Amino acid sequence: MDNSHLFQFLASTTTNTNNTYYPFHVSQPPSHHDRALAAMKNHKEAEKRRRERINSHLDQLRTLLPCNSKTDKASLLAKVVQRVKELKQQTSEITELETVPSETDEITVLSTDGDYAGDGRLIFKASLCCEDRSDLIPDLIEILKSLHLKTLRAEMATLGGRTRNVLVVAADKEHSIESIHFLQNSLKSLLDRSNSTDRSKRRRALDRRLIP
Amino acid sequence: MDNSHLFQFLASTTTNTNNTYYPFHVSQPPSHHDRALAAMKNHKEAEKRRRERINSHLDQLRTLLPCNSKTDKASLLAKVVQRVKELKQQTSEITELETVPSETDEITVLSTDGDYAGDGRLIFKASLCCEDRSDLIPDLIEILKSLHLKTLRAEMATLGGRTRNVLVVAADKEHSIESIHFLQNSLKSLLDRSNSTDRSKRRRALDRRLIP
DNA sequence: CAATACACGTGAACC
DNA sequence: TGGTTCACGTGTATT
Repeated sequence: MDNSHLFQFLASTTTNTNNTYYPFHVSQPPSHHDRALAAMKNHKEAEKRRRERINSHLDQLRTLLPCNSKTDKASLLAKVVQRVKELKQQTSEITELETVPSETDEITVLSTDGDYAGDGRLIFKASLCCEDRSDLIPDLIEILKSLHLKTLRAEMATLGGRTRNVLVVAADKEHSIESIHFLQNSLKSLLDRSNSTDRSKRRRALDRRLIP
Repeated sequence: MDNSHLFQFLASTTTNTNNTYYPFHVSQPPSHHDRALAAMKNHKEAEKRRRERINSHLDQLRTLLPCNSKTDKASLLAKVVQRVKELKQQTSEITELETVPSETDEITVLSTDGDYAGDGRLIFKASLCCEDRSDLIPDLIEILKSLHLKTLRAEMATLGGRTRNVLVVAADKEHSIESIHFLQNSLKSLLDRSNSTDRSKRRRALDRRLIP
């Protein structure tokens, strides 16, 4: 088969940057027109790629959030903003508990607004700051167990022989109010017990090391 | 100046739905042209509002994420996707800790992939399951302090005299690998210490109550 | 038909 | 100058 005609055609459509080595009737120097056209094509395609890049990320977000694939961009982004805010606050709440013990004895039982567990339980935060003793934690656990409180999270720190324990606990919604009061009273008696007993025996190497 | 010709022309191009109440030379009923023009204007403005809505959400995301106001849309959305994934995993990891103690002694130190703290620290999870004793927690704290590990989260549960402690700790990125090994060894020795000492003395009312 | 949402190509601005 | 990003107006489909 003879492809010479096709050859000629292809050669004539090429834009040549250096036509020294080619007969003029084969290579056409790039006209302003051609260059503008090529630039336009590039521009067009680049813009398309950019759009696709953005949309692919939006699609990823669609899979990450509780929403179907047919929610419009604006609503999707609104959900994203909301979700990021939520997650940020959630993690900061969890990691930013203040556990550095103070010099004064303290008891706080705070009911957090909102049902974070999502399953009919009320969650609140209890903080106890007092002199450290080795039986404090087990006593605390005993109190929580007797009040049927589930410990979702516990954080503790000791410094200079003093300790602070921050607990995030969940109570059945029906008994949440009474549980809070019971817990407050129990912690109070726990604190009294700590102060009435001899502490020097319970001081340990760790605590002494931590004294500045 | 006489505009009668122009008037005539305009009037002739209008399609009038109801010109009974208006002298034809004063009020111009909406022409196809006019209506199309108004539609175009509406369309144009609506599209502009849509763009502004989307961009305002993007700006909100810019303030929420660690990035300046001059990052382009695609990169911004990429960061958002990454951040949402991180936060999702982080919260699920934190809330889904398994703390029910088992009958066999266990030590696990898992390095989570990724820097969840976002500030050059590596976070990993340590779990210790063994017989309960009152000094266990203080000993644990001592170990963490000596290894310069910051406890982001601690969870514990006792059942039938046995206890499980799950810790989420952060280490400086430079020493994270060594810290993991040191922590494993320290926990191992802690477990040996527990088993070699007399436990009956440490058993307490709480534990006995919990035995089925 | 009007309202809405999207993709597209283009002009402008910025390295 | 070319590569990249943005805003804009428009064509088109879905409701």
